[in-house]
Amino acid sequence: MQKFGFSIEKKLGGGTLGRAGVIHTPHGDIATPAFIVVGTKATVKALTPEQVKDLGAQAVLANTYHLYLQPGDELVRDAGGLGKFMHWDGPTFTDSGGFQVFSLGAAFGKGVSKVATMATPDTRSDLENKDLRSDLVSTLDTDDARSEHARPAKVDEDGVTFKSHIDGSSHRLTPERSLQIQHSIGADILFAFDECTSPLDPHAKQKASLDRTHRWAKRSLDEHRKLSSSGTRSDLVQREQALFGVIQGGKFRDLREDSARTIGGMDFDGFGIGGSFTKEDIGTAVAWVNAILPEEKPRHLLGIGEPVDLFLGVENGVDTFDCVAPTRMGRNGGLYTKDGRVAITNAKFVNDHAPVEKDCRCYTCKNFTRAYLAHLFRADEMLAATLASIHNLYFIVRLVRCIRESIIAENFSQFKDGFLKRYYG
RNA sequence: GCGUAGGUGGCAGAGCGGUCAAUUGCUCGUGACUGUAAAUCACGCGCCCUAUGGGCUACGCAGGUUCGAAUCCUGCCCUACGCA
Repeated sequence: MQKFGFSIEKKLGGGTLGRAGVIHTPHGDIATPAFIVVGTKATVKALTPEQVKDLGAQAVLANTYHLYLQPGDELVRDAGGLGKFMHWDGPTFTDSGGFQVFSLGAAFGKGVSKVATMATPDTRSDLENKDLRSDLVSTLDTDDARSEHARPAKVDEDGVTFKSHIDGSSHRLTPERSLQIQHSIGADILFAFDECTSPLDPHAKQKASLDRTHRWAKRSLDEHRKLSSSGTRSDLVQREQALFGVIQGGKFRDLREDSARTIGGMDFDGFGIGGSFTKEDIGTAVAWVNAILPEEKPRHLLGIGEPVDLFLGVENGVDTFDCVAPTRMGRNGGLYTKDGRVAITNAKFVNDHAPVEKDCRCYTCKNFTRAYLAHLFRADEMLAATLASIHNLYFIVRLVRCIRESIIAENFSQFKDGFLKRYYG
């Protein structure tokens, strides 16, 4: 069986960090840059694995926290591992659960996403942002009983104590536990357990969090080695699992570079670049990090995937992406087109009998119209989510594949400029 | 024809003298969504304006009582159910 590896096929050049390559995994190769489809709970929502494969996806990323809570990592292990359990024979990733420390912790109930929009002075949204910021900071700093009651996650040096969002029961996740669970789940590529900070956190707070994430990275790596060499249950679970370390540091250059040096200096098989970003600094933050990370190992940009971000990521040295946007947007009626995203539920599509995109080769566009999709969404039919997810994933997966091809064909810049000009008008 | 219960904004359905341009749900309109607490959430939904305010028209129709009526009274029209 093929072991994990990475080879660079062609560099983008021109002073950039971009490259096209191939990640080798026990379950097949991933031609990079690539968009990894998100299947949090061992399913890409609304799609069968055949549909996922047919739309061109190369790999699926599932989530440690979610599978641990439901149905339980041991059950997945006993089912033969993630791939067999969900009937996906291609490469698989598992995120460590670190993101849930953020989304169920500091960000809980705050409406803070991992990508913050830069506040514009003198607007109402800025006022709201400031309120949000002070609220968030005070919640994080005081740890009073009220906020404790509101938040289902609490971080300490050793790990995180969670309250399950499903039934309220208490659970504990540490770097060791995360790796144990990930080994049970049995994906090809695992991630070290990290803490994703809020984009609104100040430098000092992010620094403290980052230092802890670095200590967690070391512990994740140690546990991974231990589990990989133990040999138990090798009959059930594939053992050539790769572990990616996760870089944090928010929007601060010194922290990002410190993180890249620290994590990059450890013996990981590859790297994940974690949030938080503002919309404006995704490209720069990624460039700071990738300028330092060892070139010969793959880099995954965690949770990022709007079209412009994909171009920025690639030219700054990212090999793989994952993002819930295509599937979540799709389920909510947002469809990608070369002319920008459209809301298919808008009144103007009710009687529009053209496909979502007339030249799109996806299953949805080949067989259905905007009017039909608008109807399915308005009628609350399940097929709406399926057809929209197929189109959006096809669009994004193909976009990244086209970016890859443009690197190889040496026309990346033209492709990028042409695409972005049309997409963002 | 008699009896009973009703007629409220696109629909259903609250309100039963002032705090009602009218609770709520749905529909409808728009927006948000970036390692999925998400098939979720937010906002809007009579008309007009020199809009964190003001004006106009509104609760079947027409009158009336009252400082004030969707809310009370009278007549008319209509609906549902029961009895003829």
